Amino acid sequence: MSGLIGADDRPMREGADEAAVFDCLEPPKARALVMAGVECFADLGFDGTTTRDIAERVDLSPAAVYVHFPSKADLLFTISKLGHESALQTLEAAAASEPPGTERIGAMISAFAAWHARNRRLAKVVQYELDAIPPERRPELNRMRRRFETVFESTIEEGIEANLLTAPDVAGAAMAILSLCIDVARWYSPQGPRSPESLGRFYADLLLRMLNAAPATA
Amino acid sequence: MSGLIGADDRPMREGADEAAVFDCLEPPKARALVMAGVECFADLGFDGTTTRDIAERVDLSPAAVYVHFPSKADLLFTISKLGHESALQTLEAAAASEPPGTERIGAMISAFAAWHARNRRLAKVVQYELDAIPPERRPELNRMRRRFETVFESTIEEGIEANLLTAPDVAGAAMAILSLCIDVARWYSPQGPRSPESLGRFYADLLLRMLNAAPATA
DNA sequence: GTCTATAACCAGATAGAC
DNA sequence: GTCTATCTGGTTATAGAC
Repeated sequence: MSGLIGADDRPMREGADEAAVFDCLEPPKARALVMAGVECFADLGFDGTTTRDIAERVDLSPAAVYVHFPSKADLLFTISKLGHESALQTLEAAAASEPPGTERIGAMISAFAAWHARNRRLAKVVQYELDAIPPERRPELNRMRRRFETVFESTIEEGIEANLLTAPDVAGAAMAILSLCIDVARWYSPQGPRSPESLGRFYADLLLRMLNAAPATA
Repeated sequence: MSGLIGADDRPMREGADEAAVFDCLEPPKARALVMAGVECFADLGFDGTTTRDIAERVDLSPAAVYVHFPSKADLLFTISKLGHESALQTLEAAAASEPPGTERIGAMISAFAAWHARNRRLAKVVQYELDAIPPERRPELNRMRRRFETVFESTIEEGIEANLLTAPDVAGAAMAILSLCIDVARWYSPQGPRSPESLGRFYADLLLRMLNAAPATA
């Protein structure tokens, strides 16, 4: 059961956006297994999920998992890597879409927070299942995670040099921004009052106050 | 192995502060099992922890766990309840220690963030293992969690009425403050540059900017 | 209250037919 | 590539001696 019941009792495909992240995956059954893995790992945790849980969701036998992935942990890595790439692309696209200063940092906060809301389950796997990644594959993810930080840091630095932002500690402020956006994956529910976009705008407004800038006018 | 190696190679008891939370527990072996449970659940997750892991840490057989707790999930509930109570007491004590307005909300942020850093492992269990709590015992915890929110909300409201704070959305601002403090449990390391108290002060400063107040002078 | 031993079950992963 | 069947080892929890 992956759907949610909408107000009109029609099941809504909540994972529709997450699906796009995995478009590049072939063959289709591997993609289906990955998408089932996202839902299971997010809802039950990596250790709470069995290969049978994943296989059942796509009407395959447990053995079929091992045709496409060498192990459960390797399936998790595939999910986590594509998830990290998607988040990073979203963040860097937002950075590139606006001129340096208030607009750029606002767009980044907004996009990064909204990504965690829109891709709630994927984000939960990305942010909370790092410990289950096979150790030899962790450096690849850690490099991408370090880029989350440096992109925020350098944009804040830029804004300070242009006299548009202030922060007592650039690395600390970047870390706090990142932290607030990441925690969205823990609590966000599509049943709540805010859409992912609305949450993104709200967080950008709040955090721009923190960075001593005038609230965004958008 | 619960110790960390200090700069001078002496093992430091990192869990010393967490121990105080469980002082009320009797008999001593039950307390020892709870403390071992905190470390295991935080480091391996509830599903990743076996009753053997817990028992081995205190040199007991797996069966000894069931003399003191009816199940592994019930041991988790005991931990989570005492953890919630400790966090709530810390928050309410901070609220009571300062006059309404900037000082009070600053003290609350500082204390709540520092609690999550100081009691890192306990906080991880409290904030990330709610799904493994037996369903019939969840309402008790949810009542306490709701109080986290209302205490922050009413304090912000107070500050706004006194013209000391501003916020576009009180519930949203309270939620963001809570969220940032909770996420400390995910990333904080005692090896990092900031002590729990220093982190608390830093977060209070950042968030008071967000609430449109002058930075705390403390 | 603690132990050893074990029941009853479930996990990840593989073998080999189709 | 997918299945059924199964291996091997680990899981929670209990039984009964001390």
